[in-house]
Amino acid sequence: MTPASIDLLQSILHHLTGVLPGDTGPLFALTRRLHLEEGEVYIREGDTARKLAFIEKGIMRVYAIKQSGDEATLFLRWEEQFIASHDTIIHQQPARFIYRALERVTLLEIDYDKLDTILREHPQFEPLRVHFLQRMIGEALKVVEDFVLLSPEERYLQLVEKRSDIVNRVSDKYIASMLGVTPVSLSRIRKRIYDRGKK
Amino acid sequence: MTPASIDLLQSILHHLTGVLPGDTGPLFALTRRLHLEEGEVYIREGDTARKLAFIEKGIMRVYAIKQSGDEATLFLRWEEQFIASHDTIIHQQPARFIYRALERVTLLEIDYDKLDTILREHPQFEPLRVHFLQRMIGEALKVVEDFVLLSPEERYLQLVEKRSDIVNRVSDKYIASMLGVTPVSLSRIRKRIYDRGKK
DNA sequence: GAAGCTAATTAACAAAAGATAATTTTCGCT
DNA sequence: AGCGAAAATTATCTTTTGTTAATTAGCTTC
Repeated sequence: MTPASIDLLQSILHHLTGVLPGDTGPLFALTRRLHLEEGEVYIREGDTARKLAFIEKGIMRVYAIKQSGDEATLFLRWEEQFIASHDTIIHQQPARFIYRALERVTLLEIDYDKLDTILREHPQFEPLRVHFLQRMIGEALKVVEDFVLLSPEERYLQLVEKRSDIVNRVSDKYIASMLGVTPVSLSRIRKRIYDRGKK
Repeated sequence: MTPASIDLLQSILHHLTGVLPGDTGPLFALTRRLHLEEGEVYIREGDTARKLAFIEKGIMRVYAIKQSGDEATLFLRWEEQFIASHDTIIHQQPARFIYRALERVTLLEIDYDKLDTILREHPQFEPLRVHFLQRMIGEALKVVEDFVLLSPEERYLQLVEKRSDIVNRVSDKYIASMLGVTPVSLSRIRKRIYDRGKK
């Protein structure tokens, strides 16, 4: 039985190009399904493997360890997003960040270099890559936009509004970090919002 | 005579794929060179044209007009970077931002939909698109990384260190905005750095 | 249900940033 | 050179955030 995430990717591809699900064999032949336990590390600092994964289920946390020793969460990735070390894939350098599962996670993984080969042999699949690269640019630019245009409080409110499911599944300290503030400050922001609410 | 920017793009393409400069006709046939005067707008709010441009010379500013009426500069783009409204190209919606030349600017422009057609007919050029999409992801993620990991002062210092040429060519108020602080605050940051320097 | 661990909140103070306005500097232009 | 506008700095005051530490809340496990 075809898993839902492959269905999804096939349907995106079909929508983009007209390629029928039945003809996507070469593309999905090299993917493998991977399960991570809660807390399990997927990519560690220094890794050089150029792997790309589609998140079927669960939330991943991408973080750095600062000189001071404590962690800083750069961003979270969740269902239907791709996750990959941009250091290894884009910059051809060892990963500087750690990619760890916050929950039990299911990934659909592929080796990026193999994917590259497949796409050269089968250019009809290329729009799928372009689609996801563009989506990742859009997502990253949205974060930049929010950092420039919104206050920490506004960024938090927006996140709660748009992804309350994620906020509820993740520790505040990780949310705080990706919003660019300390956990203490996020706690005060939450209090301010609450106090204002009861006026 | 072939302009330097086409040379550059051809050489990147050759490096990526082995395609010879002489065989890039279909790709560059649809490009056109465009000159903007200082202060001239390239894309305005509400525009829907899906155009993509390579900056040969000059600096572009991408900014929004807030409800309050004043402007917020999201980022700057300069030589050898691509500029495009991600709203129109990625999100298929009218541009929310304004793209304006800060200096006299020379662009190498192409219609993104036409480019798309060309790339379907000539898949051998596709790696060039992938290269630039990846580069844009890398650039955007770097900004996100800096917002999370660095203080405004550290972001400013890093910018001065890496792109003092850009800092010197652009008003501080635009630099401040893209760093996520007010011009007044940037002025204080500069003063702190200076005072520390003379100990 | 108590112990133990982590996350979240609160407190207290210092540092930084926002807002507004006044002042100085810079820069383009005639 | 000198005028005028815009940019940058400075000043003042308010708000927010960072830092550190103490306290409370929430969970897991025995």
